[in-house]
Amino acid sequence: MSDQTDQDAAQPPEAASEQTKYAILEAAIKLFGAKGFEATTVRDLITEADVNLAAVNYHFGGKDGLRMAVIDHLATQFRQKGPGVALAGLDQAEIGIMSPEKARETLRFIMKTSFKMAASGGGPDLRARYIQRELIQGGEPTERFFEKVFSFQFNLMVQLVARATERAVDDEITRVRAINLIAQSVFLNLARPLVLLALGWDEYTPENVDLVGDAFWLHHE
Amino acid sequence: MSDQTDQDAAQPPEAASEQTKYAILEAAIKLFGAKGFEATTVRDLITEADVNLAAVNYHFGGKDGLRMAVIDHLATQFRQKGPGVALAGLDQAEIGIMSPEKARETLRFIMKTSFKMAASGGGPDLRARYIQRELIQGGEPTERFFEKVFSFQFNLMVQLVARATERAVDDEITRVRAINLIAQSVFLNLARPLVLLALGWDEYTPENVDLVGDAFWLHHE
DNA sequence: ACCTGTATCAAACATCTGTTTGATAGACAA
DNA sequence: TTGTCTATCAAACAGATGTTTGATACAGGT
Repeated sequence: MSDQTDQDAAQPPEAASEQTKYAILEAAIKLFGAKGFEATTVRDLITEADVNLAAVNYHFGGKDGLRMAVIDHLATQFRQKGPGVALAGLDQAEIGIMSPEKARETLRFIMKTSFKMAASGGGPDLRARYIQRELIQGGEPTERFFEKVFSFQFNLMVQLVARATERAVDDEITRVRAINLIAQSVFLNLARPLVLLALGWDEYTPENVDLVGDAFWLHHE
Repeated sequence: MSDQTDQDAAQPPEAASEQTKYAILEAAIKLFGAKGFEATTVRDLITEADVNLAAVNYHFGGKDGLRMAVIDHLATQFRQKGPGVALAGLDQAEIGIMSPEKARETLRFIMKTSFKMAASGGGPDLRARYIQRELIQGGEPTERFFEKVFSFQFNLMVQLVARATERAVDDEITRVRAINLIAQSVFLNLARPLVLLALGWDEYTPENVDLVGDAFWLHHE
């Protein structure tokens, strides 16, 4: 059995057995994100992680157990250094007294920052890519991630949108608009192959990323 | 015997062998859209289509051949009765002389209509869902669909956005904004499990669909 | 009649899949 | 030492997967 070092999963652990678990988790994020859960075999995983075939079942109880462990692993990473709202360092009290202009400015900063984090840095952000895959799929992984991570950040977005558009926070249009903001950032990463084709780009260069930051739909009516 | 059951389909099959191919294609759209390509087995397909196991390989050369055939099948359906831009019955000459207000109005109508087509009508639109899955994946299917269907409609969207925002059609921001419009409609369908959780909805009722139509980000700066 | 190409069918094939097994080595304590 | 618990390893397992095979039936042309 393993001890309780699950709280801190940000950097590689010290104990040998924890290193094995960590290597498998990182390999899973990479391969699940790139090829999808179903298309990734356990033998792909153990080759990438350079561990024994039985390690996945020994440490995580099976491929499905690994899937859930990856969700939790990513959830802690996102809690510590999540994209978007968390970066702005806001709390609800601050948002409540924001001017619409300031709220829009904050939203655009959040959108830019979160997109930049996902898009830049060489290849695709496989962490974000895997999360987005799971969120699309539905079922237990989606609910698990929604509760653990998304719910909190989404509510902050809703409050910012409410200030930005001068509408009530419990207005359903406000909530849909918050989603439609997230949708723009997520889609540009998730459907990257199509987007690059449509824009005639080879990849997301720093110049392209800056340009996208100015193109989000985010105005007052 | 069973020729009036597929009233919404593009073309009913005539010859017996064509009926087999057609049944497999429809089953593939349904299962690939619901579970994904990798997670769908050939035996799932032939059970759904009620044909023999060897039929997939005989008619399509294998599971991968079927994947490409499905892309082409959907491409023809989209050409005949595509969502969004095609419905508006526009051509480039009309768009060129539109006022910004009229262009925005047209865009919102297109967004509403295409979202409504995908979201309403009982369960999820598995055709759209499969297409969106493939577009995310990248590779040959993405390029195939981009060339055959998406490219044309996307260019019309770009021209409408250019008029709506009074920017040039070859401005890259214009093109990104067109994508960010599509992103909103697509994401609401693709990430439906997450969206429903976030909004506290059980499903997309007609009321919900109408509400979403008013919540798209689509304004002038 | 005969021949030919097409389509369907049950069965089998070779491989891949996730999982389990039993052996083995190291760490730590009595 | 001995015993026990943990982790890793190679090997094997049972089932699923995509594909192929060979037989069969049917339709149209000669």
